[in-house]
Amino acid sequence: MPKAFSSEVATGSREENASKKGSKLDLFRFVPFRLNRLAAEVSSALSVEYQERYGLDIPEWRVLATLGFRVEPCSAQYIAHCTRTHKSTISRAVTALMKRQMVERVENADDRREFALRMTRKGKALYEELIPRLLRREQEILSCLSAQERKDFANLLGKIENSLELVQTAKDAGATDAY
Amino acid sequence: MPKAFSSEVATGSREENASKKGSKLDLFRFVPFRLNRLAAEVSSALSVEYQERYGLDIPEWRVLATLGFRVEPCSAQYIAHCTRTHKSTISRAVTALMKRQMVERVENADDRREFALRMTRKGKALYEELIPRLLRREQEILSCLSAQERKDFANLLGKIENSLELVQTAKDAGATDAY
DNA sequence: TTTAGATAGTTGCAAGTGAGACTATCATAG
DNA sequence: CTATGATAGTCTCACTTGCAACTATCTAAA
Repeated sequence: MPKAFSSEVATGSREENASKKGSKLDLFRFVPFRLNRLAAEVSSALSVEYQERYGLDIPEWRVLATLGFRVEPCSAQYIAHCTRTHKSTISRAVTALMKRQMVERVENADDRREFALRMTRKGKALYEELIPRLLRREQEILSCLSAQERKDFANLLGKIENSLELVQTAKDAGATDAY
Repeated sequence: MPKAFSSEVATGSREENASKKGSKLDLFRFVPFRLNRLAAEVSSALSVEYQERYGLDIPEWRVLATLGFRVEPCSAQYIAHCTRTHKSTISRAVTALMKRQMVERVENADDRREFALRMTRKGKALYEELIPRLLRREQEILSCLSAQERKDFANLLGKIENSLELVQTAKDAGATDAY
């Protein structure tokens, strides 16, 4: 290995935290960066399941997850809103899932602009097969935490989500296009 | 508003959690989804600062953040590794930053494949101006948590990061291309 | 009824990004 | 010295996705 500057990583050069003028920022202690990195890593860990195994991408998986959890069928817009995914992304995901006959849609007589989406038998089968795998993965990822710590983590996430108004309420539902 | 199925969101239809066959998955309790959503939201909140105000995108900001925190100059590869960003992305960010004269690079006599990157005076000025804004934003986002809760949250994040080996050690540094 | 504005969903376009090929350079073994 | 393999950085390609325009439909008000 060449005697270069790339040898010491992350741990190196951390002493001089407060510089002469202005404050420095340690990327590794910066929560936004950490969240991004962690989310990317967790996603990639899960994608092994739904992507490689079942050929689903994230938006498609979100559509199935929403349809699978709800009892009533729902619209694409609904899925877009409550998963906070852009409606065009959801639209493409639904199209793909319909092509694969995982999802079907029926016209809504009351409002012919929107469609009721629901999983087909085939889609339900895939869903039933996929869910336990994903839950297992989630548990694996969280296995480094104790039961209490997992609870705490979920609570803390919830507080931040609430403060950022990430959690949809019934009132917000069909509110606006630009959520 | 049309009397459609899109009225009740997130709170609705949550009763039937355990279905007849197989378990359901509540997307809103599923940590991977929550992390993704939260990270996206936090990123977008911060992008107001570095993007709209200073015309930086995330990779460019990561380059500056890494260069600004370290005392020694470092290589593009180093930044790619410890920020877990693809080397081609970092390469493009460095190119853009050099065009704007925020960053300069000097050849490394010991290894002429790599370059030492460091911020210019102009880059440092931008960095000094940006950091306090970002730290303020981070505090705003975390302001819904008490001091103790912030600590706990950081600790829990750390545990998960460690278990996923997200935190680079000196040993991993120049290890492989496919991190 | 007519008109203006809002909404559901689709699509074209452009920007960003990862994968992987490619060049140049370095290290090591023979 | 030479050959092989690894590494730093760049570049092309393909894919994804957000944005915004567009169509069709609905609501509400004049």
